[in-house]
Amino acid sequence: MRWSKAFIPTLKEDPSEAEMVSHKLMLRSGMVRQLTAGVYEYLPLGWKVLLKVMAIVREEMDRAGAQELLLPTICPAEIWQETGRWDDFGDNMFRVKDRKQRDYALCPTHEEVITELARSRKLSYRDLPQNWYQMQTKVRDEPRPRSGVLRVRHFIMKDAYSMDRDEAGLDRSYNAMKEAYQRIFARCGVKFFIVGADSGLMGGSGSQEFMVASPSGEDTCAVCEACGFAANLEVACSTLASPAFPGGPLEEVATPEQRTVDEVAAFLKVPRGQLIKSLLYIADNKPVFVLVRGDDEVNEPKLVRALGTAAFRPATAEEVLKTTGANVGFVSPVKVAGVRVIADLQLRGAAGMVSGANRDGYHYRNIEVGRDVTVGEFRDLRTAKHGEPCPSCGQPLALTQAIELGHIFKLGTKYSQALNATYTAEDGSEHPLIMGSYGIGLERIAACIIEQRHDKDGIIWPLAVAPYQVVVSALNVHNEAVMQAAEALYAELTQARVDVLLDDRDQRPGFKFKDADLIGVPLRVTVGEKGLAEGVLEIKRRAGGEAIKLPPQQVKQKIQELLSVELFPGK
RNA sequence: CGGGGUGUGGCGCAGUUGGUAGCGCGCUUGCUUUGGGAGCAAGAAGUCCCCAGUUCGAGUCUGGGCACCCCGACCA
Repeated sequence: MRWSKAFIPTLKEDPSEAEMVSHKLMLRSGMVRQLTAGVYEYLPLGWKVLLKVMAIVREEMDRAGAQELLLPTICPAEIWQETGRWDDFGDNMFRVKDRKQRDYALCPTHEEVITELARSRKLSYRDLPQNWYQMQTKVRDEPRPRSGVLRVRHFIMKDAYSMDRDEAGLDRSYNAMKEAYQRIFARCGVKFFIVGADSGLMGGSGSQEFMVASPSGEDTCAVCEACGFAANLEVACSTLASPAFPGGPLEEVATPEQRTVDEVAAFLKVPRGQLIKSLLYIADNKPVFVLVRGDDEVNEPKLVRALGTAAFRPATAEEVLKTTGANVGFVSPVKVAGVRVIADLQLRGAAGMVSGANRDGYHYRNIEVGRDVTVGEFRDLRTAKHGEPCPSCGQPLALTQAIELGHIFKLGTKYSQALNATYTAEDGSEHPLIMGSYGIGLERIAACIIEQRHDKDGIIWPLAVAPYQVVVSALNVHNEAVMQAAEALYAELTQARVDVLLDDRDQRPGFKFKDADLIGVPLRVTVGEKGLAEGVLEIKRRAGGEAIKLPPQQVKQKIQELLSVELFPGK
C-alpha cells in the first residue's frame, strides 16, 4: 500500500471523548471512528488488525477441531421464548419487527440459534463431539457503552459451541478450547491470566475468564501469588474464621438516631465486624433477609446464585417497615417470623453480635446466630477483600483490576433441554446434548494489546497482528535517488509477500516518523539522502534499539530474517 | 436508570455587560523547505445540537427536548 493513497486519518491531538490509552490511540491512529454511542466504524487500519487477529483465532480454533460457520444476526423471537431469554435479556436485547409485525431479536449471543441448528438434524452419538464456531457481529443494547471499543453495543465475537454426549466429553471439549485460547492470546502478544468466574445469564455449571490486568478493567479479580489461585470477585471466596465475641443473653440497647453500621459501631464502641448487616430484599415477590458482617459487602452475583434467581431487589422503605415494624437502620431477622433468612458463611456460629431490634432507636446486643436468629441457609455472600487468606493455600490474596478478553462456559443441558436438542445413543435412547460455549471479544484483543504495548509516541504492534509489518519511509519524494531506492525496496518486499506500507507522501521526515510511530508499524526502513550517501538504508524497530544500516540489496533478506524470528519465536 | 459534565468550521478550543462569530491544527493553491509533526502568502469551509420563548436584536437569557462523555448496577 502507498500511504499517499491510503485512508489512514491520523490525529495529532487526543480526541476529547477518549480517556483510555487504547481508545485515544485507536482514534489517533485512524483505526476506528465512533458513529454513535457504542457503535464504531472499523477503518482500513483497524480492520487490518482485526483481520490478523481473526486469522490467528481461526487457525487455533481449526487446530482444536472446531468448524467455522456463520449464523444470522437476526433471529425469530420464538426460540428465545423457548429458553426464556426473550424476557431474561430485557432491555439489553435489540428487538425489531418485520412488516408482518413478527418479533425478531438482533442476537446478543447465539446459544439459541446454535442449539436450534443442532436439533434440526437429529444427531447420533457417532456425530459427537461437535464444535461449531463463528466470528460475527453481536448486538447488545448496553446500558452504558464506554472505554472506546471495550464496552460497545456492536462488536465482533468469536463464539464457539461444543456438543458432547457426556460430562467427560464436555471436559475434553472445554479443555481443548481453553488451550486454544491460551495459544491465541499468546500469539497476539497479550499478557493474560485465567480466573474462575460467574456464569451469569449463560447458566451452566462452571466457567473461566481470560483476563488482562488493567487499571481500566471493569472486573476485579482475586489472585494468589503463592499458589496460582485466581478468581473473579463475583465468585472469589477467602477463608476467614467466624467472629465469636463474648456472648450473653440477648439484650436491647438504645441507639437513638444511629442507623448505619459506622454510626452504630461507633456509638456502641464495638468493631464494625461485630455488627450483622441485615438487608431486606424482595426475591420473587417475597421478602428475604440477607445477612453479612458489618464490615462486609454483599456480592450481588453471589446473591443471585444463592437465591436461585436474578429477580430480586432491595426492599423499599415501606416494605421494610411493614415486614419488621421498624424503619431502615433498626431491623434484623431477630424475632421476625415467616421471613426467609440467608446468611454469609462467616456468620455461622457467630455470637455476641449486634443488629437492629426492629424498633426504631434500638439495637440488639449479644445476638447468637442459631439461638436468636434462625438461618435457613449459610452461603458465601460477601465480597472478598485484599489481603485475606487464599481459599486454597491461605496466603494473602491480591485484588487486581482486569479486562475480560474471553469467557468459556460449561453450559451442560440448559439450552439443549429447553430447545429439545438431543442425540441418539447406541441403544436408541435420546439424551440432551451436553454443551459448552466459548467467547472472545475480538476488538478487545486489539485494545488490550495497545494497552500493554505503547509508548508516548503511539502503538507498538507485535508483528503477528500489526496492520503493516514494514513501513518504508521515503524521506524526500522530490529526490530521485531516494524515490528510486524506496520504490525498488517496496516492489521487492511486496513481491516477497511482506505486508509493507510505502510512505510516499510529500511530507517532511519528522512528520513521517511521527505518523509511523503512532500507527505502530514494527519495522521501519528509512530511505534518505544521508543514508544513500553512505550507501545504506536503515532498519529500525518500533520497539526500540539501534538502527541497522545495510546496503539496499541486503535489506530484503534482513527484513525476512527479522520477521521470521518475531513471528515464529524459538524457530 | 440515578449522579456529574459537555455540545461553536473536519479535529482541539476561545467567545466579555445580549449587538450578528474567532484562534490553533487540518484542508485547497502557490513559492520556499526536507533526518523527528516546517515557513510565508492567498483561499475554502460554521443550521453556534434542536424546538419554543423573552428582546429592536440571542452562540450568550428562560423553558422543553436530543446527543455525547465520565462515575455507579450488566457482559466479550
